[in-house]
Amino acid sequence: MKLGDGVEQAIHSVTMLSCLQPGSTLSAAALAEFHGVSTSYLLKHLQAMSGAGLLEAVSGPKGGYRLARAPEKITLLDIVLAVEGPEPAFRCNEIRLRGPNPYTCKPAAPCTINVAMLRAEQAYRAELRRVTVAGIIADLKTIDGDGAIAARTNGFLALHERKSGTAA
Amino acid sequence: MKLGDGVEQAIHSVTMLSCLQPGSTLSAAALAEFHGVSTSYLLKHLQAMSGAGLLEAVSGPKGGYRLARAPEKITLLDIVLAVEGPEPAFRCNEIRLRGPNPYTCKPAAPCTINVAMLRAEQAYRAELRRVTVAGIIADLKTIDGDGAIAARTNGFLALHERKSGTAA
DNA sequence: GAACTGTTACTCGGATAGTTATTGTCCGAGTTGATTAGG
DNA sequence: CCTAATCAACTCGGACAATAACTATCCGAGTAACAGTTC
Repeated sequence: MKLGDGVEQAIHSVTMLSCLQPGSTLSAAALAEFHGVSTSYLLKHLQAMSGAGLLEAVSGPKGGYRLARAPEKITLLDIVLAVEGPEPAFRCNEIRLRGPNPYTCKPAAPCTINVAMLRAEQAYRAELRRVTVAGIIADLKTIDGDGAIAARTNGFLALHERKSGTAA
Repeated sequence: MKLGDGVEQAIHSVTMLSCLQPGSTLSAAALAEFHGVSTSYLLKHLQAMSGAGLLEAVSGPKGGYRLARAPEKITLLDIVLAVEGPEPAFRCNEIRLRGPNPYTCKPAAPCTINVAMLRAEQAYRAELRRVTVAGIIADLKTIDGDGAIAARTNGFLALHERKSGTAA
C-alpha cells in the first residue's frame, strides 16, 4: 500500500497547468524546475497523462504541455489511474484454489475477501472522483488569504508561459 | 498503488484461524500448505500480525497460531495495517516548497492535494473497518450452499488442528 | 520590402542503467512433549 | 507402579539473498521559429 512519488508530481503539475491561460503551454523543464524534481522523470508521467487524454503535448520550440479538458472535467482519480495504472491495488490470486485439495470446480462462488477489498477500493476511487482540479484551485484560493501562493505561481508563469498562437 | 501479495495470504490465514475451535492452534506450515504458498514468507506476515496483537503465537511442539481476539473484533483494516504498515499510501513530500522560489515561511497553509488524498484514503480505511472476519465467514456460509467449502476446510482442520490443552 | 527556403534549436517520445522496496529463503533461540532412568 | 530429570523434536523469531518495481537518465524523432536568400 504505497503510491509512487510520481503521483504527487503529476497532480501538482496538472494543478499548475490549470493556472495558465487557455491555449498557452508550459514545458516539462519549467514544471520540473518549479517543483525541484527530475525533468526526465516528470516527463515520464506527463507522457502517461498525455496518453490517457488528460494533457495535450505541443512539440517544437515554444512547445510544452497543456490541459486537454477543462479543469472541472479532470479529477484526481483520472490522474492517479493515468500514472499508477488502472489495475486495482488488491488483486486476488485465488490462493484458496491452490494447495493440496483444491476445489474440483467452483467458478460460481466469488472470493468473499476479494469482493470486500474491491468494494473498499471503489470507495477510495469514488472519493478521488469527487475532487476535481478546479475544486483544488478553489480550495487553494480560500486558504491563500494574502495571495502569496498565487503571486509566486503567477510570477513563475510570467517567465515561462508559452502563449503560442497555435490554438485559440 | 499496489498491495503486496502477502495481504491476501494474511487475510486467508486469519479467516482459516477463525474456523478452528477456541484454544486450538494451527501451525504456519499447515497454513502455507493449505494455501500453496511459501511457509517462510507466510511466517513473516503471521509474525507481523502477532506483533500487532491480532494473533497469538504458541511455541514448541503442538504449537502454532491462534486468534488473539474474537472474529467480530478483527477487521480487514487491522490485517492490512499490520502487514503493509500504518503509514498512508500517499505521503506528501511538499514539493511545492521546493524549487527556485520556495515559500519564505508558510507552515499554516496545508497542502490541498495532500488533504484530498488523505481524505480518500480515510474513506478506504473506513470501508475496510466495516468488514470483520466474522462477517466474511457469514458471507461465505451464505454463498457456500452445498457446504463444499466448509467441508474442505473442516477436513483439513481435522488433520492439522492442534487442540493443545494450554488454554481453556 | 516581401515571400520562400534551408537551417537551427528546442520540444516531446521511447529505450536504457541505478537504486530502493518487496518477495523468498535460511538458520538459530525457545519451549513443550515424550522418553527413560530412578525411587 | 509413580516420579522426576533428560533428551529430542518441533515451533516461532529474526537475519540474509534474489527479484521486481520504482526512480533517474540518456539519446533520437519531430516540429515550429528564425535567419538568409531571392524576387
